[in-house]
Amino acid sequence: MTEAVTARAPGGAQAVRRALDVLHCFHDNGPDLSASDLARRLELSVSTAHRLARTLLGAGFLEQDPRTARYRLGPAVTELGRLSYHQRGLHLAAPELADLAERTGATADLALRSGPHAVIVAGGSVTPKVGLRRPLHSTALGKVLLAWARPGEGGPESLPPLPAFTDRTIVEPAALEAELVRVRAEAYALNDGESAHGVRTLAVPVLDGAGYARFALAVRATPSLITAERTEWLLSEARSCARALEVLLLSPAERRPPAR
Amino acid sequence: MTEAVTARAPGGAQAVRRALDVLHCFHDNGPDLSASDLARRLELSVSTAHRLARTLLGAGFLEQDPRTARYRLGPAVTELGRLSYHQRGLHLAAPELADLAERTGATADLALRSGPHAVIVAGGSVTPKVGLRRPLHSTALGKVLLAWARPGEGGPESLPPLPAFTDRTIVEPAALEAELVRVRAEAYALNDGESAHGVRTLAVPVLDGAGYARFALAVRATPSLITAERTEWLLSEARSCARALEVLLLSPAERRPPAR
DNA sequence: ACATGTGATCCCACATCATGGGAAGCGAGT
DNA sequence: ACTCGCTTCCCATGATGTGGGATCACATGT
Repeated sequence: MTEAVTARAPGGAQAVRRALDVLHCFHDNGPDLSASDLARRLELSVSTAHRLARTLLGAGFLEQDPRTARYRLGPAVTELGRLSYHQRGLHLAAPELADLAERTGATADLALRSGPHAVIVAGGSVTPKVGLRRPLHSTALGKVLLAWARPGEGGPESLPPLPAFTDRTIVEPAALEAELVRVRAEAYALNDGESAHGVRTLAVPVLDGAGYARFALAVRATPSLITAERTEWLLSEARSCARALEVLLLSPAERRPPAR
Repeated sequence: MTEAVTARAPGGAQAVRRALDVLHCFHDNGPDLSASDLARRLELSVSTAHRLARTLLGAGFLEQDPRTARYRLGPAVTELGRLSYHQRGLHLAAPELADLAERTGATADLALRSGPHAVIVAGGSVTPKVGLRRPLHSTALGKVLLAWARPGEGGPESLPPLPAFTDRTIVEPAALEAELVRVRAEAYALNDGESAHGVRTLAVPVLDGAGYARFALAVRATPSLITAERTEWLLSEARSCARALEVLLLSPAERRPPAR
């Protein structure tokens, strides 16, 4: 029944999965969510949603507005998030991304994969799109993460819906697979108005020693900035930044050998 | 039996509480944790710890090193952390803190309360102590958060242990209560070698409209930098920064009126 | 090379614990 | 005043999480 983000893993923990789904509910919505909102969104009984919320509240993963009794993400999430952010060394990436953004005049985004989404975890521009979730099939970041996905993460076949955002969005699984072949061959992904009109994005992978993408690095701007003539130069800049990020973000044991 | 961070709230969800305790396990330890480590730390059976870890893994809240099969915090934590970080507006605080650190020559830390700990969520120095958990009774940040605690958060009586870190650490609950009275009266907290020798810290609150501390702002340095003569000036600088943070971090409805 | 120990992973019967319906209490909007 | 929606608590039911144990894999020491 619970058909939320976490679909698999039947053997184990129902309550835990539902509680984590509750946390994932706070992505889309700006305003705080009430217990009834959660129940509706996850197709749970109000009792259950309320009990889960209270448990998360007691552990600090949610906090409650004293006036409205609505919930939002709590201090424990901020705490653990900061911790994992620094454990991944992502604070080291910000200067590199800012540098790349300045050199290219575009917006630089660094994303990692979280289940069926690409999540922008660091950005090199004034517009903080950080924290944003993007679909994998309609973004350059997502195509890169799919093209060099680790076996356990699930390839394109693990993405049932493939919704269309513009008339250019790739909807057919076969077409996506063909596109990924092209991405792997040319070692970059292009998104030309597939998630929104008037936005063109180039993305390259940050690879580990096993040849899988740990992160995706994107350069995003209007089509007038990312022309055919400038593509090669933009790619070389992005790849140089990606190489620098490999050194910054990956431990020596995880890195690939310098020459290739 | 499960006597971890989350102690209360018996009515509701055992499995969920345990799963969240698993996440909290990743605070203290640098290296990754195995399923058995988790079982020992939380006094669970290996079966249960393993099952909880697998569930968290499936939801992206943990990730597993393919070689060692050990766990670490996963992309979903990074993702939600980034989200809540920006929802709280904490990225706006960094420039202010850097400014304060530069003016005073000290380290500036911004912390919020997470259960029985003060958690540094933003810092204004090169040394990133961000993500660090500090006890409430032996730090200036913690005393501030305790002195202006919201009723639901639990005052000093909710802190059972009070361990001593140096010979100056306040251990007696009565002495802590007296110290908090002083903190409230003088509107700042001082930590003079109570958590570690050779470190002196001043902290002031970032108050909301209801008069409770949403954050604590600390200026931390060696005793030679925080002398009696410089204290007043340092406090005025810190309070000015705290006032600025009130505007940056709190929505107009949460803020207190400008004049007081 | 063999022995030994630690840990990961899976299975299964038991009963504990989560579940959802229901009802009381509250506040706001019509 | 009435009603609607929401939060919160209670409770009987049985689905679901629990932990012991068995198995397999790996690494370490002799």
